[in-house]
Amino acid sequence: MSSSNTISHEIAESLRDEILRQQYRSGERFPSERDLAARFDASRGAVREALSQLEQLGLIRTQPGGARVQSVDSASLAVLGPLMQLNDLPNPVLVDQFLETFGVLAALTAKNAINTANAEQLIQLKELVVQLTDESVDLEGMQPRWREFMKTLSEIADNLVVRLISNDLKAQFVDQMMRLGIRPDLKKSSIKRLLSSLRVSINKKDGELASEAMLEHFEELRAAMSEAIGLKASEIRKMVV
Amino acid sequence: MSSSNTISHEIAESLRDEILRQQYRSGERFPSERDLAARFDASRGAVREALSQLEQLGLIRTQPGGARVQSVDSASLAVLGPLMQLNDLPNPVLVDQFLETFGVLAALTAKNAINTANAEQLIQLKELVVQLTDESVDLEGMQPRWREFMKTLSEIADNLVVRLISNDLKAQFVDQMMRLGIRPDLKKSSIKRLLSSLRVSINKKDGELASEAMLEHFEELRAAMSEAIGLKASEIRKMVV
DNA sequence: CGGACCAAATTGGTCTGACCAAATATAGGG
DNA sequence: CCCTATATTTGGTCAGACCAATTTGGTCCG
Repeated sequence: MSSSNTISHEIAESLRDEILRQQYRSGERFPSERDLAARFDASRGAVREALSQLEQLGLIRTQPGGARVQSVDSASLAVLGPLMQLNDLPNPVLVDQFLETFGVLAALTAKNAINTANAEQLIQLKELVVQLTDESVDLEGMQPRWREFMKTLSEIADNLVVRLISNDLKAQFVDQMMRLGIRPDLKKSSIKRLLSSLRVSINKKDGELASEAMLEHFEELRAAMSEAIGLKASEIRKMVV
Repeated sequence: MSSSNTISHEIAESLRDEILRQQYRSGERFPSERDLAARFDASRGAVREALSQLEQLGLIRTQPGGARVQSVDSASLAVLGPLMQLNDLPNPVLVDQFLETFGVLAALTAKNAINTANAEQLIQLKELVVQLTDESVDLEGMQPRWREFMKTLSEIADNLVVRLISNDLKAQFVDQMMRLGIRPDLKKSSIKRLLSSLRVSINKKDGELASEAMLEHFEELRAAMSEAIGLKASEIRKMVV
């Protein structure tokens, strides 16, 4: 389950989750390195390495005299992944915000990619869209193709800022949803419409059209995802009862 | 000039910049901790703390046997600030991408803020826009008010994802531009138009309108900024000659 | 000559114990 | 009750040591 198998990473992970769970008030003093070393039965060096990671995440600020906890929403974007994996079910509000934000970035990427693509790249995109149209593959199996398509768009658009943002959100999100068995029920007609729009926009080299199609798609995805999470939540509630 | 005054931070900063300057090929072996300790005349512990920060930034990956450099565009968003401050003049392409990306996020924020704001918040926004309309203050002095306005929008929109993204870009950008004396020459009429649109959108509670105005504004800002950087570049070139 | 295999050197991961300087807490005096 | 001087806590750093995993280099065999 854990990321790296080193002690310092385990400590960092553990403390990170505690902070994200709001177990410390913002501004509160963080336990001393010596105390943490005792608690985790580790050396101070290992603890210090963990703390320097937390500091890089913007979760704590250290000073001679004591470290202090920072408010979560002044942290680095890199905490978003862990934040969504805190509980057995991701926070629906957060998921919705994620999709909304990711949607506008995806739309921007699509627009720029299609507007700046050369002839060869347009052919490549067209090919990828054709593969996405293949009806004999189920939603799960389609994921790698979608990722490939988005990756190609991103490479053509060549916007480092968007790419860096995406890195911090990366596969974590989709993977987690898959793992939890949360599958948004997108209507086939909806997907067809998106693919059709993409096809047209590529043919016409009309980035604006692709952007709008992408935005619309993410709107539908948000609704579907919200429903899917609600469904999963009620499932879990039943199991408990 | 440096951030923190601790040795480990200085080492991290130094190595970070070297990687961002592409002084190591991606995938290349990174110098050993013992070598780095000797080079910086520091203890291995200090070096290890620095390396764990670089790892958190996604710039290196460490393993028993040796650390390896990762490609910059697979790093964390937090490298963007340092990336723009590498040279005496920021990379214009990067600045443009930054503004483009930030623009769509700002537009999204404005849309959601105005659409979800309650009566009291609308009044507050209206008040802030009025303050921005004050003609007796120069562009420089207006900055804090703009920041206040954007911050309020962000709080009303209440999208943690966007906020986290903004954290990693934060004041760094504007501050650096100010420090370098790069001042985009936005026409007064352009700003007036933006403020007027914002006023109307607040009155009508029409988020979409605000979003479009914001997008348009950032388009103009991109053009102006590009020009300003070009101007500064030629200035510097003259000084050298 | 090339590939598989083994031993030695290198490297990261961790620990212990120690010292300094800055910040904090505490006790004392006004 | 407030302010100051002192003692304690805390982060920052260093040195030296050990282990386990990886690399490296050389050797042997086909």
